[in-house]
Amino acid sequence: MVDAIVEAAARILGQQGWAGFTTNRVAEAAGVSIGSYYQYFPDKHSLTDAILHRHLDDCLAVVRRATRSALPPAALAAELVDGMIAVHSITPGLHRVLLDDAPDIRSARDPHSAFEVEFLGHYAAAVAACRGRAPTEADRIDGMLISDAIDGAVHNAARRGMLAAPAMRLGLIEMITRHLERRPD
Amino acid sequence: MVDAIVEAAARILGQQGWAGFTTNRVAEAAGVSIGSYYQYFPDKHSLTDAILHRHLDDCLAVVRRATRSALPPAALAAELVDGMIAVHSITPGLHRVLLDDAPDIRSARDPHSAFEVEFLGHYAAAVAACRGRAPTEADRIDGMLISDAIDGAVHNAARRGMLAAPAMRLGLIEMITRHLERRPD
Amino acid sequence: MVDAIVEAAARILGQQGWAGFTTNRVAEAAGVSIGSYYQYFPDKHSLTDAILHRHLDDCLAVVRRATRSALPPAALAAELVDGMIAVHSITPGLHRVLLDDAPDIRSARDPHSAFEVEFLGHYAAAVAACRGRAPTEADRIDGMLISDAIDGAVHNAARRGMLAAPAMRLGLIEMITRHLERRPD
Amino acid sequence: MVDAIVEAAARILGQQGWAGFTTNRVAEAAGVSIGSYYQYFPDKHSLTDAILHRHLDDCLAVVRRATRSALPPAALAAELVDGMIAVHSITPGLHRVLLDDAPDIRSARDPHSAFEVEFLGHYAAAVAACRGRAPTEADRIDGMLISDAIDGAVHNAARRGMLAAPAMRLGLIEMITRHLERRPD
DNA sequence: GATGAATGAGTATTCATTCAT
DNA sequence: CATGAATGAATACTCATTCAT
Repeated sequence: MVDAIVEAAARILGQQGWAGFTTNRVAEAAGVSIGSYYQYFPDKHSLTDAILHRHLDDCLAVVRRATRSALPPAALAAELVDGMIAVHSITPGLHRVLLDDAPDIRSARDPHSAFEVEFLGHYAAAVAACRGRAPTEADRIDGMLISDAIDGAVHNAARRGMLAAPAMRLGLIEMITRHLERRPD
Repeated sequence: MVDAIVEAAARILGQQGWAGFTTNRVAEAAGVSIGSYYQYFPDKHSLTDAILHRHLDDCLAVVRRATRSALPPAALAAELVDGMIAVHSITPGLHRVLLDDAPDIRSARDPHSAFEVEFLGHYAAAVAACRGRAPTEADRIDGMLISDAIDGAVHNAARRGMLAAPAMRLGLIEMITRHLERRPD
Repeated sequence: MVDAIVEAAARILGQQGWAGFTTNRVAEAAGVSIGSYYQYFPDKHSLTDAILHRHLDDCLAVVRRATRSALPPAALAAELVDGMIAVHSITPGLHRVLLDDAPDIRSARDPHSAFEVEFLGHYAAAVAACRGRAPTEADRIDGMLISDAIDGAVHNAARRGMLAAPAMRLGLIEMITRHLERRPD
Repeated sequence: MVDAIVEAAARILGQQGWAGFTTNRVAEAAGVSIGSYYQYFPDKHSLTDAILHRHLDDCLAVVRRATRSALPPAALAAELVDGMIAVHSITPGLHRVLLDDAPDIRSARDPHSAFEVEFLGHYAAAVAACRGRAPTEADRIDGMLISDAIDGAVHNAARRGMLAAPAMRLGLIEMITRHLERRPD
């Protein structure tokens, strides 16, 4: 039942945005009474939290997978881009709504949150491994930039309904690949 | 007076997010009665619209300026990145709040809106000029990707309070430059 | 089981007041499922009723005992005062909560209820016996006043945490004694 | 408007008890929209507070008046009893509901609240003056007992619809008078 | 009988919007 | 034109009660 509620909430949030996102509406969409909703979620905030964390977990899984072995630049770029496109292809409208502000969400998106630290740590590790060395400050910055570039490209593509466009995918992979190939100190 | 209201609204939205953003509070912060507010704005939506359009106009000005003369890759990249950083340095919290909130804002961020068309048109033109040719489909895609990468990097930097970090700026410029230097087709 | 529930209910009501007094919470505190609760009590009202009647029965027992033999004024006063202090010393917070909450309780506290009639009847009888005559209208009124004075003193003492204070007890006994000693017609 | 709301609230609370006492119902009874209610009262608690304090102020006025000059026992008793009967004759049902518990009210009825201190202080002073001396501990206790006895008698009389009964009034005055006449140390 | 998940009417409170002054 | 008191639909959340297992 928790799953049915989160599912319905994600659907509503993706399709109607914050405006249509009320606990009663979510419960109804999940085919559940509002009373039952509150048996499983103590308040509204915990629901947005659940949705957000589900998404962040998906994103983490992508970078974890990409870090498992030291990949050459083009392979790493493709792995990351394809992974993120896949993650955002489920209810594409949702993530854009989710990531930037919501009354509630700030804490989970805090720059020092556990997610942020692990997420960027994996990126730095992947970049360093790709460059055949231990992570440096430059790798950390580049990891962040690569993550942000993918983030921007994927969210805007979702907004334009272009998530599946091959030209976008190839161009983005190329951009990341070339940036990985540089040798900063 | 319209300006005072938009100013106050932007301040509140940037500092307190959607939660503190009520018409009464905005009117009060602008030193205007709520009655007067409704003399100038038919409803609340038109206020968020005004804030958004002010921001989009600032962004447009940046790309317009960058298109004025055909710049070499590094110069173009620096111009765009610095321009966007500057635009987002005024009330940095605001823009992240602004861009992704459906459905209030959907129309203005519609892929076929006049803004989107002109904005991406300028990007395509700048990329093509930089490559010394008339805009091709590849230039259009690359313009979009460059725009999106800058968007992602700048918004996430704003979230992290790192908008002024030189390493971020230089890395981003490098990434864009290298992508501009490629010769697709 | 009925007793366990009433016990738990009295405890919760005395400690947390009406705010924490919910059927689910009572059932849980009694170590009983809410389903079982409704096997024994048709609704919530019948539970408060049960608590109230338990208290009223305790009060009745006090006046019944005091009426058994014709006591001299000081002895009767002491018997009544000590009895009521004893009754209210069990969960002192409860009774103050209990007596004045309309309309849940109105019926049981109705001036013509069986309790009220018997209770005041005993008081009138005790006063008359103490004055060595059959009950007159004046004895009835004085019984009522004595009952009310004890009631006010005991409840306010409970509120102040002074139920056990000897000065209060002695003063109250003195007040009642002197009133019993008067000879009205 | 504040007055209209408090008036309506007192009426509802007196007639229907806590059960019918909802902000929406109060607003409606006051002929005011719920929005207007919240323009004048920040929450529900502040309304019960307002009602209670209105009552406590009335009670304080009675004892203040009785303390102005040193009265002989019978006169002081009559002044206090008649004053309290008068105060409780406005919406008689209300005060009984008000004084003992309500989720909110505990703080104002705290034994150390400013009201309690001033109220009992006046009683002690009046008793001492009546006995022609400076207040002693015995006067303090007797003041408290007299206050409590009046309280009990008046509230129970209100419950029985007997507030106007002369016999009750005379008997109570007699009881108080006799207690004032005693000479404790 | 006993259980406790499910129900939904009801409650306090907010906030965009109107309109008499 | 400007004001701000008044409005009331809408929202998050509670809790007495039911009923399938």
